[in-house]
Amino acid sequence: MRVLAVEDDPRIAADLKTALEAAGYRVETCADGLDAWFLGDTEDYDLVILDLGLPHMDGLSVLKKWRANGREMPVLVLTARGAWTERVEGIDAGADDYLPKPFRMEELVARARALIRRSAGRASASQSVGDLTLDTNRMSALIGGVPLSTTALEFRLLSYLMLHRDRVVPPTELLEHLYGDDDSREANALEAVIARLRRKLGPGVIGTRRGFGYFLEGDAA
Amino acid sequence: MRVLAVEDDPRIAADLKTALEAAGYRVETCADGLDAWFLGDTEDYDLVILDLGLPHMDGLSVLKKWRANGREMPVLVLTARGAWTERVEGIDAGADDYLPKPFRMEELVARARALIRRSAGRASASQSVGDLTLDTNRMSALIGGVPLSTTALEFRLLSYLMLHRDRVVPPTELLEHLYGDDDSREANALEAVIARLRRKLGPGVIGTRRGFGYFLEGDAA
DNA sequence: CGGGAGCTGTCAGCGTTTTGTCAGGTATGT
DNA sequence: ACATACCTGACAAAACGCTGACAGCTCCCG
Repeated sequence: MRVLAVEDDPRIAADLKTALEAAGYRVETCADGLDAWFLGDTEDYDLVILDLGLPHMDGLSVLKKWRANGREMPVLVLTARGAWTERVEGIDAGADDYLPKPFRMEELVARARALIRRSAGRASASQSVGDLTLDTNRMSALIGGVPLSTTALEFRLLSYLMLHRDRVVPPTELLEHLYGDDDSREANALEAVIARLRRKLGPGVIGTRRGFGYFLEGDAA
Repeated sequence: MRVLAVEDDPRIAADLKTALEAAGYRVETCADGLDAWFLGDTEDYDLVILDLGLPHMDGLSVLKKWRANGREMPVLVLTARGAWTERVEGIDAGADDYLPKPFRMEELVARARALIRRSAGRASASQSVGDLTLDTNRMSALIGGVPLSTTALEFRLLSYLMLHRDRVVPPTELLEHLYGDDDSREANALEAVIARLRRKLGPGVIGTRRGFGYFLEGDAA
């Protein structure tokens, strides 16, 4: 999945890129209105995240031009807080959703996912590896077809492993994903979560590669 | 696209006509409640803009009569400033949007366009999940076939959950939807609404996924 | 104009669930 | 066999969400 993030504040842009990549998307960023317009017009994205205040051409104009050209990818607009007119103009210009700044990254990712899925037309949001199935929309997990109750933290851990099912994920990376970088946690916290999960899941789901990290078993053992 | 503007102040009516025609719509105006009712009942409009204070029959009554007759065109109601009850009654009577007077013409046009666009892609009026049925036109809720009286806020919450019934909706998103971004609310306000709703609905309707958000139960448990 | 009713946000406190930490234990690789 | 990496169960703190009471507000009705 390819995402274009148009945002001229370099810090926010970097955060966007990080968060969306963590969510498994391929992300390109762009800080200029004209560039954005060109990119959106010529490349195929599954989603565009569009800030309104941009150099050379403002976001709304960019969006309108895209739509006028028949470009129909979903666009999530970032609006200034409380600026309701912006939202109205946004709808009018063809935006699919908005998010007022400032926003929490998790929420942005959630919306992004929703938009992508909607546009994909009914593509189910669930993925499986071996006996394990995750539905990131319902935030529910199935193990061998049986519903499994997981806590938020556990579920996020599983999702992350699912997302990167093709490789072994190092503990440091998991820690960072689960807790942001505010780490004041002992490294052991992660092990505790894994242990609790394994008790629920049974054996043969979460594998360990000693010295490297964790992975989901059963994909292509 | 055909628009009916019902407004008894000739100056505002003229402005409406001008603005909407500039936006590319075919506009008919009408200054009388009874005439409006007749027109809306017999002609096919893509949008009606409806002032509430009208001679011979007030706007709300007109709207209710239309809806009772199964007329489902989108209606944008013009309300007096700050008259919150009017807005509630408006929604209740089947309005799709409202605009407090005085308003800027650009905003009216933007909303009008949004409504027309939305109506182009809208499905049926009533939807169900489990025991809960919502009729968005009449703003009525049924629980197990029994009518349920909900407040405007409660109903909006339910509608939003219904709209996104395929996923778990995070509290932040609900807050934003319910209150716009004027937030000076405590996060707890949402919980209060949920609690009140649950008391009315009984158990097994609104579910919580701790750490993620709320959802309507019974869809495909 | 005043009382009353309905709606809704705030607050404080509660119970539950979640989760980090600790103190050992067990496996693994060299 | 030894050190290191990882696992586990128990515990306590913290987070989270729920609830009931209350007060402010608006609107309605006399």
